[in-house]
Parts: sequence; C-alpha cells; structure tokens
Amino acid sequence: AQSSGMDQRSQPSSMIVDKPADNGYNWRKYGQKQVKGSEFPRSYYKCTHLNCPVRKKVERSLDGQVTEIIYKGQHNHPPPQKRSKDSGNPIGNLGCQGNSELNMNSANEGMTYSLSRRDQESSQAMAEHLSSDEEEVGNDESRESEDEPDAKRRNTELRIPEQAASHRTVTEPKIIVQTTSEVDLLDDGYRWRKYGQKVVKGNPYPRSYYKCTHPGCNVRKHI
DNA sequence: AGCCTTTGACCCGGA
DNA sequence: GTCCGGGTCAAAGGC
Ligand SMILES: [Zn+2]
Repeated sequence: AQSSGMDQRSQPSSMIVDKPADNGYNWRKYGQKQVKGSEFPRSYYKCTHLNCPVRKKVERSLDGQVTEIIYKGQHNHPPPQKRSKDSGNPIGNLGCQGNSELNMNSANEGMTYSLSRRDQESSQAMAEHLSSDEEEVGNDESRESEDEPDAKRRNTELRIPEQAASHRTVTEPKIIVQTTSEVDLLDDGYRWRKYGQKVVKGNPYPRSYYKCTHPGCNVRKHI
C-alpha cells in the first residue's frame, strides 16, 4: 500500500532528532515547503528551547544530494547536555549579559564580497527580518479566548482575521536582542569560514555569514 | 502523557 | 490590484 519508491528519510525507528552533528541541540520541525528549483522539499526546524530563537533550514539540492543547512540566530541558553548526573545545583540561572550599548547605525547596504553566482543566488534570497526574543517573561496577551468544542477532525476551519487589518503597512518587528560573542557561536565544534557580512537594520551588529569548511558540505550559518 | 512529524492553510513581501 | 514564492501556524496523527 505504501509507496514503494523512496520518499523522505523515514527510518523505521531511528530518525528522531538525535544527531550529534547538530551540536546536540534538539530541533522540532515546524514546516516544510516545496521549492521550485528542487524536487525535494525544504524543511524548517526550530530549537526546542523555550526562548531560543534559533531556526534551521535544511534543503536538498539535486546537485548531488547536498543537504544545505542554514542556521539562523543564536542559542542563548547553556550548552546542550543530556548526560549529567545531579551535581547539586537544582536551578540554574542563566546569566544574560546585557549589552548597554545601543548604537543603531543603518547606512551602508550591500556587502562588497565576491560571491559566486551560485552563492549570489542564495544571498539574494535572504532578507533582513529577524524575529526573536531573549528573555521575555510575563508578556502574553490573550485577545479572544474562543472555545471550539466541536473542533475535531481535520476541519479546514477558516480563521477570521478580526482586528480589522485592511491595509496597514507597518512592519512591527519584535524585540531583537540577540547578542553573544562570536567566538561562542563559532565554538560549536565545527569549522566555519566567514564569507560575508551585512548590516541589518534594527540591529547594532551586522549579520555574519559562515559556511562550513568541509569537502562537499554546503552547510551555512547565519548569525 | 509528552514529545515529535506531517501537512494544508494562512501570511507577507515583492514583482 | 493579482500572482507567486518563501516562511510560519496549528490540527491531527504517530511514536
Ligand atoms: Zn537553542
């Protein structure tokens, strides 16, 4: 009954997120889209941490099953560790360094790097919309609390876009406060080579683009 | 019970 | 305005 051909990588019981290759972080897939150029879909993952804005995009190119992984954001939680006996420290308060320097400088746009055509194509696809939050607590707003006792089965319930949002072009990004030492990010056990840097609006620090230095590895990393 | 994946619909910005 | 492409949500199901 099942397709005899090969579809996604669905191993019988071993494909769950347990790849140390991902820094040991846990990811949850939240989306999948079919790209026009490739016949393989692109998957979207997100770090399973409570307040971690890190997202991950994994794409497959038919250029030779090259899985292009694109990281975005930074983990602002302690390094991953699963195997650890109790050490007598129940609650661990994560100390967040506060950057007391808010210097918004938006002017230059467009990095002067010699990107290959292929790279350029990818570069073009990226935009400057970041949405993440660091340690924001007590900030949930429940507008309407509608109950749907009769919400079973895959019903294509149409959501009514109340709030009268006819045409309002106000881009209201969320709070973006991701700032960590570059070294910290680069110290994930892999070798990254910076291939670009771009100034993004609303962020005091430019976004860096790294690429994994590995034969045939097109993994990229956006920070 | 608690994750996680799947998947269509929805959203949004640009052409 | 429509269309399209990329990104996200969330219900339903699976492990
Ligand atoms: Zn994380």
